[in-house]
Amino acid sequence: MAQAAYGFKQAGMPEPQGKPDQFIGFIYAATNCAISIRKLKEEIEELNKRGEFDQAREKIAELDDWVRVAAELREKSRELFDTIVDRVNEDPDPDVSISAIMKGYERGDLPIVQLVRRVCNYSIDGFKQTLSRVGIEFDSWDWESELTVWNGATEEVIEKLKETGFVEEKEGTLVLDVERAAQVFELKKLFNVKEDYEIPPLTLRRSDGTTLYTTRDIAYSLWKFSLAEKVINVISIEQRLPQLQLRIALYLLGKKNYAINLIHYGYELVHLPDYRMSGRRGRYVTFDQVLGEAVRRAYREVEKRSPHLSEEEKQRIAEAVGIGAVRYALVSVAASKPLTFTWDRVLDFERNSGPFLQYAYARAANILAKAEELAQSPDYTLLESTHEKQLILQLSKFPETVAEAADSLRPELIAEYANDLATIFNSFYDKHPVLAATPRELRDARLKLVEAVKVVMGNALQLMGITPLERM
RNA sequence: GGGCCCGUGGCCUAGCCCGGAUUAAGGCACCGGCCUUCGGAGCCGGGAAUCGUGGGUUCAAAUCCCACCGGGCCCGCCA
Repeated sequence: MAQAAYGFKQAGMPEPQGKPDQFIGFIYAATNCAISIRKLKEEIEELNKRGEFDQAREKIAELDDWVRVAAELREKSRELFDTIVDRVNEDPDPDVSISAIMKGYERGDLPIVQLVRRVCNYSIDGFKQTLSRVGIEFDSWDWESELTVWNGATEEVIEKLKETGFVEEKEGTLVLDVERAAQVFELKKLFNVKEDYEIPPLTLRRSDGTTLYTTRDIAYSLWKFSLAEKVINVISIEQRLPQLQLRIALYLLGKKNYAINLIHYGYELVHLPDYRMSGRRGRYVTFDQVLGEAVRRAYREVEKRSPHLSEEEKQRIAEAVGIGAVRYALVSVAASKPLTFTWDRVLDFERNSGPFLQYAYARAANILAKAEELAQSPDYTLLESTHEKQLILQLSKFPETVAEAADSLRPELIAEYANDLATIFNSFYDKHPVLAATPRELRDARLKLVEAVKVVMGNALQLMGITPLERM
């Protein structure tokens, strides 16, 4: 964040053009690029002077890559990119400037706080825009700095950790000897770590006096546990080690139950087929792009299948279908699996997809809408066919499926369940007429069955954040 | 160098933790059927898999153990 704030300042604190988070993302990448190129050039010069040509060659390869990145970024916004590069190169030492921002922010220097907050808010506003489009909102937002730094909580954590005797001073930094702590308290088996794995140390404080993310996270976690008995951190799997170090730190602070009840729900990242996504390089597909493309494709389908609907209605349905497709694609694979992104895979509208489920729901809804009279005298003993029995059985499994999904933190189980339900319902739909069924008692029993499907499917969809549609 | 995760038909995914009722299950793609009945984003059927490789444990291994190969990630005074 400090680097983005630095770049924003160097760029002259411009008003964002376009979506604010993407604007900041661009500034961040451009700044990073400018700094990296400058550093690499200096390093190469130094290596050449010292005659270490092999190492210089490696750096040159890195430099080449960054030069390509620069060209890509410049393509996107030439003026802004050039300004950032020029200003970064005029700066005697960008690292010092960035460090000054971090220091000032932790101290609470008003102009710096205002700068950083402004940049943060641009990003957050953009995230909120995107997330609200897919129906995600948060109950509360915190400024971590308020809860951990400015109120002294992080400093208190550092002091208490010092008292444990596992903190050492090294070249002006404070370092927690996680390995020794784990050995002394026999924590490796508690946290499922192999005995012979040496846990790397954790730097708590930089030599310039500022704290690191994981250190603040210790204080932040203590705060979270003041509100809850179980904390599930949904963070990338890359942060496995820091999360382990965090738990050990909590243990050292005498909070054994916190350490145990802190769960790291690690998710894998989404990859692109050709190259690595990298925020620092500005190489990524944004979620907004994915949603936009999904909704466009959905619109084409809606127009093809339901041309009679009003324009407004078509738009509304396309939005729900496109977003449903994306949400299903993401929720239906285990989070711990890396996902290689291709449009075809994510925007599949056939079986085993969000729209497939929405379609089954719409079919059930349609039958119910066409039933002029409600089911008054159902005789359930008449539901004798295989399809009907399978459907009843599948419906009965819903509660236990939801419970298991929740207990084991596996939302993909709901997706699998809903897909099975839709498949069975479609077979039933194909073989057994509902409204035209005779006698009346059978018609009513089937109508009740369809109603149950609609209710359960609707609930399953909503659990996955997919909008059920009466028509599509 | 050390550690963690993954490797299932052409492609994607489930099953693996807690070995047996699986003839290894779905989807995409491919091939062939189904438009007289509630919307075909559907239904019915078909071909296609040495479950990365090699050992081991077991009456029994996709599942447990070991080694190796291939891919990803982590080991920062980044977050």
